[in-house]
Amino acid sequence: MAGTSRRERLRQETTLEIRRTALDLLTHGGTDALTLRAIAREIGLTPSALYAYFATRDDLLADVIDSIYEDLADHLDRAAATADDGRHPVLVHGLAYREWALEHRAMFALIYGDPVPGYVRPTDGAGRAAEHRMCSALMRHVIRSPQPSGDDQEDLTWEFFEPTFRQAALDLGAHPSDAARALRAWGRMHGLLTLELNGHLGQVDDPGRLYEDEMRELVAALTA
Amino acid sequence: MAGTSRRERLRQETTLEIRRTALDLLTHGGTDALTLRAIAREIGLTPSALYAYFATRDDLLADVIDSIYEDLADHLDRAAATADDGRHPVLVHGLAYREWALEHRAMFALIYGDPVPGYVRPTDGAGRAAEHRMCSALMRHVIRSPQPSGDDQEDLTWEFFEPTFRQAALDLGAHPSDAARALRAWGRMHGLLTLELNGHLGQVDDPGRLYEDEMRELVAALTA
DNA sequence: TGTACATCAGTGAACGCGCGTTCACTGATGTAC
DNA sequence: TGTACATCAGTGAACGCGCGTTCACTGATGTAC
Repeated sequence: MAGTSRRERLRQETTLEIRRTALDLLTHGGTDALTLRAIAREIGLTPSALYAYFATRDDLLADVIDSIYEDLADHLDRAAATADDGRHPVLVHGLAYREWALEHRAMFALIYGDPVPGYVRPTDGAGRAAEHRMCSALMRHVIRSPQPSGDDQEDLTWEFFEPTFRQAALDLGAHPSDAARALRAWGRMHGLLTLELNGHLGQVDDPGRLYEDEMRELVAALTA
Repeated sequence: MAGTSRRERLRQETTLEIRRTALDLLTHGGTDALTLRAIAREIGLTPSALYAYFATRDDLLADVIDSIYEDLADHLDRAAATADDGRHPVLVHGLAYREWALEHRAMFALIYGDPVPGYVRPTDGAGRAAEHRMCSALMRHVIRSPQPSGDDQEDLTWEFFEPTFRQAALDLGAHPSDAARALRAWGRMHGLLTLELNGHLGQVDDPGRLYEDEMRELVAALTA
């Protein structure tokens, strides 16, 4: 069985070790510490050795970024599956989002912070799939809520949305305003969180309290 | 009059030119283009010449960052002063915030994006003052709105807030929940905006529409 | 089972690059008498 | 008004640094007969 030759197994293990080391450097030293040479140094390899596994620095970066998206999406899925208390799924999602970000600051910054110069986000791949998963989950939670009457988005049509996203929303049985509400809910989570992460909420003793209040108001609006 | 000797005048002019050039490089090449050597190159000076004006790269950066904060705060003030139609000041503030960010992407990223490695935000100075101005403005707009009843932040006390911010809020005659609401409103603006700026709202045709709907819902909640 | 060849992970030296910062210096501008 | 000295913006060469990437190579592992 050529599929699991000793060489291939070693190759997979080393590839994994590279990724693991990259994530480790990122976590402990920030984006700037994430360099080919540092990874090689950490593993005990020559910098040039890495070129047997990745054609270029950006290819390695793409792999790392994909794995980060997947980790976050997995975390959110797990949170949703675990929460069997009465908390609204959007609240659960929001709290899990912040929780993961605080525990993986550098990773969060890498995927949602300033774009890495020179790196172009691929339009497909594991990272995109994971992001799609998160968006869909949030949309599902938002559809479940009854639609508020007197909606100011009543003229929103499906034209407004990018085809792939549109299809995913349709598959979930969503209304255009559901799709918009999902994205806006995401924005609401994202805002306070990034302000906190980047040190702009020093006016407050406990940004978590602020965030939780915001999530509760969001849920209240969704279920009104 | 030693205060305006030829030397001093030239010195001020050159200092200004350095700042202007730095902002220009930032605008057209992103944070990575903002280097001592690039600035010197652009002005037509030797890199070492800049050390007559700034003791270190980070000192120069601090100057640039301060001027960016001031520019944003000025823009928001101007928007508030200009808007004499019936739009709610929070809506005006929110739209002006996004407008400025879109027109000054790199500058916005420098002050609100990932912290620059090695640069420590000073606890006072022009930048802090400008940021304080923006926060206070938003709080003023939020106080004016009648307080929603059934508030879920009723147990918020002033203890929750950092002393300087607390004093500013008190001077404005605010309630603790006003202060919290101001910060949360800021978060609501910030979230969708940074998602858009960093390319995470590709699902949607016109992120501006999404943003405006969000602002209108925010205003609706404030005036409910 | 043994031998000849192909594969390929990893080495080590070198490349060119741009960065922030230092240092001894020059020469024009400002100041004191 | 002229002369002697002080100030200080700016030069130019050099420093050490770490980066991504290349290239010819070695030597162990895998493959075919």
